[in-house]
Amino acid sequence: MTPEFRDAVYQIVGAIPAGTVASYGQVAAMAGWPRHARFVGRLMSTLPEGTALPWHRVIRGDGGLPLAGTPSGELQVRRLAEEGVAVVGNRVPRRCFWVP
DNA sequence: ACCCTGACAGAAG
DNA sequence: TCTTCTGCCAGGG
Repeated sequence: MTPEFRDAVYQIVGAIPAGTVASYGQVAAMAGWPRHARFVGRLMSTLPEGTALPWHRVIRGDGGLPLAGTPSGELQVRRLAEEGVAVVGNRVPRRCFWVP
């Protein structure tokens, strides 16, 4: 876990366009740390509450929402919906994934 | 050093 | 599709 990695992740997450989502693995790979999806997850989990980062656009590779059932999960679904990302059956369709 | 944990991922049945 | 099973790899106890 290096500061470089952290910064890279923050930058990438901040670059995810509204209306699309990216997976943890995708972000990790783009940050130059393949196979470190879990680290991205850890970073997301340690973000301050009022953060400006669009963390809600980072989800699981299979489209599943990791925070389902929790208050944060509700917020995530609400925000995604506002951006036009359909969440059906607690899941986001593949076509909504960010394609750099 | 050993074991368990985790906002994960991909393959297999 | 959905469920289960493995692999992943740095942190912390």
